[in-house]
Amino acid sequence: MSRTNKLILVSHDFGLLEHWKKALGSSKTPCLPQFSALTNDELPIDTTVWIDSDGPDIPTWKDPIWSRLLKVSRVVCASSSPQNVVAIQALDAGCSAFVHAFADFKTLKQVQQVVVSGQIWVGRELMQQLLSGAGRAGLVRGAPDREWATHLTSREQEIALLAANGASNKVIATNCSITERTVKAHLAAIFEKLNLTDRLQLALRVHGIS
Amino acid sequence: MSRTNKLILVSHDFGLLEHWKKALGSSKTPCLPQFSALTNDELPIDTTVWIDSDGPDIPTWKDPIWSRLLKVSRVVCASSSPQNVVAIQALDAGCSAFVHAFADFKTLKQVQQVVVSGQIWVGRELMQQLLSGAGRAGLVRGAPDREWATHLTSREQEIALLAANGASNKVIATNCSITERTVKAHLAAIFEKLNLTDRLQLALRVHGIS
DNA sequence: TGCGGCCCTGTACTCAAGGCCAATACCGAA
DNA sequence: TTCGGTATTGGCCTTGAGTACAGGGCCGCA
Repeated sequence: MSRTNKLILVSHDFGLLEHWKKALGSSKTPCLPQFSALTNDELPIDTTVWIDSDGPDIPTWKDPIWSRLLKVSRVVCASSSPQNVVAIQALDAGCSAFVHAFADFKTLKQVQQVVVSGQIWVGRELMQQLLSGAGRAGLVRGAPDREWATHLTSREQEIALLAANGASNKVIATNCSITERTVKAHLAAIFEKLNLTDRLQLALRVHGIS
Repeated sequence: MSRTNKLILVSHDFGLLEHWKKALGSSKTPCLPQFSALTNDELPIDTTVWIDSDGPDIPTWKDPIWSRLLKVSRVVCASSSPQNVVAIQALDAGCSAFVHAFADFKTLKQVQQVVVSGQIWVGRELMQQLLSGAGRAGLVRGAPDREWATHLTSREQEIALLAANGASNKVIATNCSITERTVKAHLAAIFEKLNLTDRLQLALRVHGIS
């Protein structure tokens, strides 16, 4: 190991603790049988805590205990039956990694290295899901899907956006300094071009739903 | 290095090539000054290719050349001025990592290790963006944001979903085998509970917009 | 000069949507 | 058994939304 980092392992499964010890630690690496034991401890700063999320007394990810724990240490969350949903919750809560509990030594070591250097580690499969979702989510700001706007005039786009975000014809009219009648005319043109029937369809289209 | 892996470095910036060589390779590590030189080469399988995406002749990420390249090798994409948008495009295209070109040796080594072991490497900041986007995107199937539904009865949720996806009262009525009048009653209750005025607002709320 | 596209507006009509008041029926909890 | 929540429906009324038909002004292009 490049550095000697403080390490704490938490699991009710003694087999797992052994596995982790062989991969990451030494015989002196502190191990805790349950999560609750951890909270009472005085955690040295700059500690990496490996937690078996399959444990019986793991609190919900919404529990404020996590934010307190994550303030003073890095947390690697592991599970013997990893699920993406759980992984994202854990990482969202602030964990530095989500890994299969019984991953091979090499992987575990790698996770530890990555985490210690301040990065976040995520397995390939989940990583790819996150990436494939990024596009759909419009996460990439500056490149939202504006396909709907391609055949609309700028005025129509303006009005389509307002309507799609819940503005009434009257509001749009005031906003654009035109008559309510004109708004209707523009919307009619928009519906025609996009082959829609009403503003709710428009909203779904503009916001990229179904 | 744990294994001797085939490595090819591609950049028009000789300083960068030196940087990478020191971090990852040996004096014999093959270097190419431009991307186009790479395509003509016979790539040994199981090669890791480090590509400086700031190069002048890097093709678009939509270019099919990438899929061909990625079939036979792993690609690490690097940039001196990394942008999340570009990173996601690169990773979406199939690259195994996106990294700051002049990251420190330790980081570069770590990236190489992670990539060689078949994982995907992403910097902390982008990783966090991907994660925060995951929730909003409803990427985590089975755990989309259904906050709006918490105070609605199951019948109301059913009707709210239909309405939010563009169904008219008549359609909802038929779908649920109830009267149009009853649909209105349910919607009224929904609007009351969620403090909304109409079904378009409901759609925006249900789909997590503004 | 004439044609076509875009922006603006008017009147009039139809209809879906939503608000208001009221009633019946079922069901679990107090 | 009564009470509260839920599901269901009725009638009546108002209004916003969308459509049909019609017209005027501006601008660029052939």
